[in-house]
Amino acid sequence: MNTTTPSKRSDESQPRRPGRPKGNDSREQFLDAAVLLFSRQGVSATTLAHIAKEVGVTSAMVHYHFSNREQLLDAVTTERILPFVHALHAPLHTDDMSDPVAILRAMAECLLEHVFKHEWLAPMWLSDVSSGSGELCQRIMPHVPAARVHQLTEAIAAAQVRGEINPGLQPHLIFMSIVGLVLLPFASLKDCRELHPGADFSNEALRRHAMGAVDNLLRPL
Amino acid sequence: MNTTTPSKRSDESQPRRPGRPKGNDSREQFLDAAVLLFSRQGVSATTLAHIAKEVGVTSAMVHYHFSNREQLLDAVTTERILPFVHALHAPLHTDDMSDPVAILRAMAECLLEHVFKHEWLAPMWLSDVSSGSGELCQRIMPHVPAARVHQLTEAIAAAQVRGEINPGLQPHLIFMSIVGLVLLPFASLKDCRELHPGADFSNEALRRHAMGAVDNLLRPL
Amino acid sequence: MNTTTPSKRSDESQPRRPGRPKGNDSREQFLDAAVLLFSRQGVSATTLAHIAKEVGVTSAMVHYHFSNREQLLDAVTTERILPFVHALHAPLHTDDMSDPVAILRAMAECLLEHVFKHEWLAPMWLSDVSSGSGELCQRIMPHVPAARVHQLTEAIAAAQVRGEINPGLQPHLIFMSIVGLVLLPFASLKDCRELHPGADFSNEALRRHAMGAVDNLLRPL
Amino acid sequence: MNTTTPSKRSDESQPRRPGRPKGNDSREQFLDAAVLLFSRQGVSATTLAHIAKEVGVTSAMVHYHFSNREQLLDAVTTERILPFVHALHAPLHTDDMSDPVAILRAMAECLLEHVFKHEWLAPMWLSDVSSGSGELCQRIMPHVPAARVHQLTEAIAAAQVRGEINPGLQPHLIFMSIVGLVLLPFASLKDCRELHPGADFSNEALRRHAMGAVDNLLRPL
DNA sequence: TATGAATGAGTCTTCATTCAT
DNA sequence: CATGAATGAAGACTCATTCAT
Repeated sequence: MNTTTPSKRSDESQPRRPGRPKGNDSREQFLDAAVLLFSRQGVSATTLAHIAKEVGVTSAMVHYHFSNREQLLDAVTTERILPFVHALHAPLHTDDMSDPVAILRAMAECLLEHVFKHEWLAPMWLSDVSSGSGELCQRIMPHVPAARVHQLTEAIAAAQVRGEINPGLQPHLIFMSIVGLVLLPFASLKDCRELHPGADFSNEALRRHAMGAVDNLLRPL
Repeated sequence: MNTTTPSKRSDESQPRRPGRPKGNDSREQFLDAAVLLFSRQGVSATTLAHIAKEVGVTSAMVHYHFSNREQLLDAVTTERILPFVHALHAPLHTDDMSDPVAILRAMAECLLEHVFKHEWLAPMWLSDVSSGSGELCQRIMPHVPAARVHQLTEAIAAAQVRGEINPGLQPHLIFMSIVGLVLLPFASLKDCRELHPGADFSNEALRRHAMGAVDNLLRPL
Repeated sequence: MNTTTPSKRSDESQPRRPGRPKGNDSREQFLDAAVLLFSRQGVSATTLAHIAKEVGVTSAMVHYHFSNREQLLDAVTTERILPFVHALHAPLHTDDMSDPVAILRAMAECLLEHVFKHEWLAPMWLSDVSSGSGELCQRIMPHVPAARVHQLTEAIAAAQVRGEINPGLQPHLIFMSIVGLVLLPFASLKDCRELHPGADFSNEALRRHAMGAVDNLLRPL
Repeated sequence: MNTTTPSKRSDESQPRRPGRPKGNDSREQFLDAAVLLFSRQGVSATTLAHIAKEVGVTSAMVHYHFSNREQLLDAVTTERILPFVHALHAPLHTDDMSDPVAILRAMAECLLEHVFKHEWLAPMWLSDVSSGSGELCQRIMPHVPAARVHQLTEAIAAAQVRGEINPGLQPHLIFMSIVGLVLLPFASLKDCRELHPGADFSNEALRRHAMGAVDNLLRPL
């Protein structure tokens, strides 16, 4: 598991192969800076020089480490986004799809968990998936387990027939709606805070809201 | 009114008059091209040359009409997005906020209506609002009637107390969640179609899904 | 005949299509500067900025006129070198190859004529053809009339049998040897002058030498 | 002696001693790679990284061995090209210049010999000498024995008067013409082979052609 | 010896912008 | 209105070079 969490303290049982100790760390720094800026300015508005400056080096260094922009985006995808994508779809890798509500709840909870841990995730994800040909999106899509998603869709339809899920929803749109429902408040947090200065935007409030919304959304009549 | 065209005098009695057709029309063409490309590639990835080419003229013409990029974005905001923003918030301009569910439904329906009419709206809006300091977003925010939004938020809280709205939701997050819920399927339509090749993505299906979701979301336990 | 000679004075019978009068001229200026610098520094050592500076503009202008380096090289090839290449091979476009000596002499004379008129030709040509994968050479080769060259080679062999050409030479190498024989003194003129300060390097001397050498080279025993 | 290696002391009794093999050998490897790439791509198009990669090390190693690009070119000149230049001019170091034809033949034979042994020589030499201010050429010229060359030129003129050499040639251009005559087929071998697919480009054929051409060129009427 | 990290300058290219026509 | 020519600044990328290890 090539973890991406920044909280990487004492649990380094294996001393991380001496030989290129700094090497890996500076790579991580670039990826950190990249996702941060991507979430702040969008992918296409973020130049390599921006990333370099954030890290405190020359833009030539970015090329030294990633060869070119494309491969930097590859690395961001592989090392920062895919772990999340895989985790998000983990609940789908089960033989028992008889309880799609549970699966969708699990996915929403995973979404929340990652979004809490990585502030950059929601804005970057939403803005990229929304801008037609997202530079990252096209790298991510191939890793979405289409077959499993289809199975979930069918399980949802079946659950609707059984009266376990609101029949007014389109099975193949439910997941995206949940993503939007959960992420948009995070992605627009800055504007939200501006609009509602005193309001409670704590993680706890956001989680309660999101999970409540998901439960309610699916709940049958 | 931060007009930029040199020739735009008092004769604006009717929204668009035949008689001096070309003048205004080419302006419209640029705005059309702009929103189209913004929705396809994102705002910051769209150059003035792109827009000019789409219209079939030189990028110098874009400057002739809008003076500079900033003012083009101003024009896009004012002439394309603000009408939608105003329409969206129209249901708020009432003295009677006693039925927030009806207001939220009306807003969702307005959202849907515009998104159907203007394909570019959902991707452009979501991608811009998500990328932290959206170039358009910062022009739009001042036009959001903050006071009215607050009243709605309070009305929602009151309705929750009265048992008319699901109490698990945070009043100040509900609107954004609805926006995400409704728009994300549109904004990611391309990817959705890829993932669910045979599925029904007709306007009717999308509307039923969206309105069903909103109703369900708000419905009390 | 899209002439490339700089001597373009009174013979402009057709007023050169008004509409883009300067346009074409500045293109010519770039091509002039390009071949000049290519001959002085070699192709790969000549940057677009060098060419721009020689003309007195920004390197961005070179892109404005030629889109990119590749297309600049294409233009140099098409508009400056190919006319020469075609002229050089013109003597081959005859049905009567019975006198290859005359043809080779004609080619050598053509070589001389162009080299006199265009100082840049010999150095640029030789240095490019010599450096393995000449950037220009690969654009030129497709325009060499291979079939005609083969016919010439065979005609040379036949003439050798008839005792009209020195039999010690390899028919397929003769042309290249003549090119080397004629051009190298021009290509290395600077060094030659340094080495023989007082010597006569006038065009007349060079022509007599070159043609004498060609005649002598071919002359049978 | 502009030595650049830090470890190069007095123990240079023999040109290459086994005992400290790696040290000198890797230097040789760099020079080998350099001349190879120079002949393939031209001098100015060959980067230190190219050379390093060819050898299988980092470009930093090239600096370790040669300090900088200039000194690498110095080393290539001194250790690879000058031996050839000296050999080429060896026939001039005689008191008896009464037979310039023999001397020129000897020089041509030397040329051939080296060109056969070192494939890189002809392309590199010609392309460099042709491009006005050849980076290598300017290092080589000082080592050309000008006085001896002048004597040869005068001896040629005298031989022409005596009827031993074709009087149509310019004495001071003869040598360059011979170089062009002999080298160009080698330097453009790739293109020649393309143009004459089946032809004989064996060393033997090339030698016969070259020596035949030289003899014929000089032969009086 | 040899490498990896780092840089400043330079190359090719694009972009927003200006201006004369 | 519309274009073509022109530019300065910036973006991606390369290169020679340096230096600590």
